[in-house]
Amino acid sequence: MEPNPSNPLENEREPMFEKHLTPSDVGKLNRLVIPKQHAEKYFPLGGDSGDNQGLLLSFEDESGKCWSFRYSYWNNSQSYVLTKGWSRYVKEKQLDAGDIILFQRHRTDGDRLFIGWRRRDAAVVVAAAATNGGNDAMGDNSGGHGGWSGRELYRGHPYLGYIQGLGANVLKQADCFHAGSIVEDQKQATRGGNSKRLVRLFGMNLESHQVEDSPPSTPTGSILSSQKGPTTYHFY
Amino acid sequence: MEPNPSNPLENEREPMFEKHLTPSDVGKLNRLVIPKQHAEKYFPLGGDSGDNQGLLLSFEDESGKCWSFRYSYWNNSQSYVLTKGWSRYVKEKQLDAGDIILFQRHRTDGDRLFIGWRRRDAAVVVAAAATNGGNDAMGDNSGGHGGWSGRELYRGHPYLGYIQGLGANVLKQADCFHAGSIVEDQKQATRGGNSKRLVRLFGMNLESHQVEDSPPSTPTGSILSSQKGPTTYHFY
DNA sequence: GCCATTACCTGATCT
DNA sequence: AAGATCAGGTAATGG
Repeated sequence: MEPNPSNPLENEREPMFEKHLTPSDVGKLNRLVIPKQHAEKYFPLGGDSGDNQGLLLSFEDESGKCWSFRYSYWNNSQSYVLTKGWSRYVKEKQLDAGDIILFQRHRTDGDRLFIGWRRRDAAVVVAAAATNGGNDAMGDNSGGHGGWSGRELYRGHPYLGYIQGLGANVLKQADCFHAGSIVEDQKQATRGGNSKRLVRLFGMNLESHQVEDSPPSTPTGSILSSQKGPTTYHFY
Repeated sequence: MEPNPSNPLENEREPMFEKHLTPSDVGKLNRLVIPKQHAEKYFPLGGDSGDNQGLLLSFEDESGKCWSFRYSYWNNSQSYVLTKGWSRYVKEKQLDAGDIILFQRHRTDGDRLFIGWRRRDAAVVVAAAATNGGNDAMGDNSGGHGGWSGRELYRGHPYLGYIQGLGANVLKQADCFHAGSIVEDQKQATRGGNSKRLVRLFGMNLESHQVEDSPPSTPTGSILSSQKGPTTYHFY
């Protein structure tokens, strides 16, 4: 969801940082390296936990689901990492290298943490979708949907690889913060009137939830508020 | 330095073992496999260290510099290895497959360890140099010096690859135990009188420090004393 | 044994 | 240019 004064939930969160996921972050190493500057600013370990075994950090995702990760410092590489639990998150969210992981916290209750993500190419896709009032404006030059059996087909695609062959999810979402129940019931006045549109893009029928661009809710701005246009869409 | 009764430093060391380095020993595996017989004889791990994390072994090199290596047992391969620190040593000494690594220890203080090395072809090179009283006896059929930018040019050379493009060292030494400050101030009576010579070898001007062959200083001999002729030269 | 997790380790890159 | 960082590894361990 966009920063929106009418949505109290939005104002309660402030961004901490985001990271472009590396192949290692989503690969078999089962760990996310947290850049030191951010780790030491937001998740201090030294005198905080007392012990050197790290600690458990819990984050809420876009659906309210809670994710706990072991957070620790690796002496040898001098780096901060999320380990246990991280690979499950990567798998559920279908994260790939280049996707972006977002960390937020509650504005007043700093112990309440949020985790989110968006696709590496969300901006490009949404930009196309944003100029697209109806169906089939892009044509159907990507081939049929049914024949795509795996996401690997679209690895390295300059726009988006958004098909997965596994599990119940058929589409990878482009941006988690705009999915889930929190925004489902919102009704907003938009330029186009209805806040939902069907967009046909690269041969896919996509439902877009268009929300007005709003100014940042805080003077300092936020990661989310800086993603005005591109993040106004989510796909099911 | 040669084994020399006048040099008390020599008498303080005894050889433990040596190993011809394999490609893996000097490659990207960043480890040196220590033959089990020698490992268990000289670096016992079992009841010695108590833990199974291996231990840190520190060795002095030919210049007195201390090198610490992690030493441990790999259950998978059932082998003893030096790991952490080893690749730095290989790099600094410019070791290649076929070169020989030497381990010594203090005769009375067995905890004091020494590490050294010699080139696989040291004997060949030095033999050539030893028959070479002056300059240019070998001609200059190797091409000019200035054009050699890296040792890779001489990888696989049957005699010696002794150029490196980095840092202050221009030549790979042929035998570490004969370099360093310890021998610098020694003045010895030699056949030729002056202990230093300029030798031109493969188009290189080399300064040789000629030292008299001396009998081994101990009845058991030593690694060093067994390398009488070929190892009497060192190059800067 | 396989897989997930933890704990090392290192080179390339950046500062 | 020396040090810090971190992406990408390996090895040990536990389940």
